[in-house]
Amino acid sequence: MPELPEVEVVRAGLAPAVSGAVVERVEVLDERSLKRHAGPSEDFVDRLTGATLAPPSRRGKFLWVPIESASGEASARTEALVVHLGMSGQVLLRTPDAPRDRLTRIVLDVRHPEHGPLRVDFVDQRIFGSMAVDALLPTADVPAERIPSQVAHIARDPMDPHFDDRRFLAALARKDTGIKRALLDQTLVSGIGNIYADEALWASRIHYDQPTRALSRAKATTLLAEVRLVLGKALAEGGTSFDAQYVNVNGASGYFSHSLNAYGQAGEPCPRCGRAIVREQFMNRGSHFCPFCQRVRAARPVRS
DNA sequence: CCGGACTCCTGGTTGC
DNA sequence: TGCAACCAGGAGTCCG
Repeated sequence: MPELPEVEVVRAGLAPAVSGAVVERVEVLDERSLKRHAGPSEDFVDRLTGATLAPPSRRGKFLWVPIESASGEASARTEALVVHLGMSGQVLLRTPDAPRDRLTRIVLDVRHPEHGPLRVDFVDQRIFGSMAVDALLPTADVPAERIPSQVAHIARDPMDPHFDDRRFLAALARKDTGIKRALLDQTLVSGIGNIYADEALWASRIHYDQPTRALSRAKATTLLAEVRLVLGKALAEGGTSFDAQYVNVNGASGYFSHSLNAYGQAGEPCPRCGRAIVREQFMNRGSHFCPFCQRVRAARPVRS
């Protein structure tokens, strides 16, 4: 499942190809992939056709490409093409005549001043992902920074230079919930999905359902550091793709599922203690953990 | 504020 | 071999 590292790999791969490119043609093959677009598909096509694309940005798992409208309002980057990969989305760069993947939902024909014509294919098996054209609005905390309106409620991610550790730790301490639920809450901290949540918790020796109330400041700090390590490592290796759903912008598969310690390792020995990793159903998904290294600690009594 | 249930969705896998 | 049931889960919504 694409999480922050995979989305960042897509952003970085897309950047040189689309920055400065002009959208010549847009084809929507499946309107369900526009579920986050406010208007009809004609509106999506109209807003993109003729537009010039600017360097892409990302927050958490959301990716967007600011657009300069064809009508030439100088510096009018008031809208962006927003991309969310969902469970199985891919953005593939292709030559104009390359065969289409069967699951292609949206095609952009673009022309780059240096690289020439190029095709940007949005491929998505499960259609949990989407594309949309959305308004760019200023962020509350960083001057001159703009973000799509539909991403405004998403918290900064731990790799964001403006991520505020102290603020995050304070917000976490105010939560009354389980730690994995908090890690997956994109309004608290973004970019973390099921895989890296399990990995960071394993590295921190914390049980997924550990109450945040029972998590010391020191332990929470360790967890945040492990989240960064896990994400950074995945980033360095080019993203995880054990199920081959995720493919980077050039079509080459991501990999390095071999370096996962807990996720998908049910029955395998814990790399730390050798006991079998367990998979449990939690929040409608699998949670993988070592029952010895990661044990639930009782919540601090609220009062009596 | 919190959590659970539900929705979107389809290809690959499993089970009979 | 064939087909149906099951499984994967990010994010949003609704309800108690």
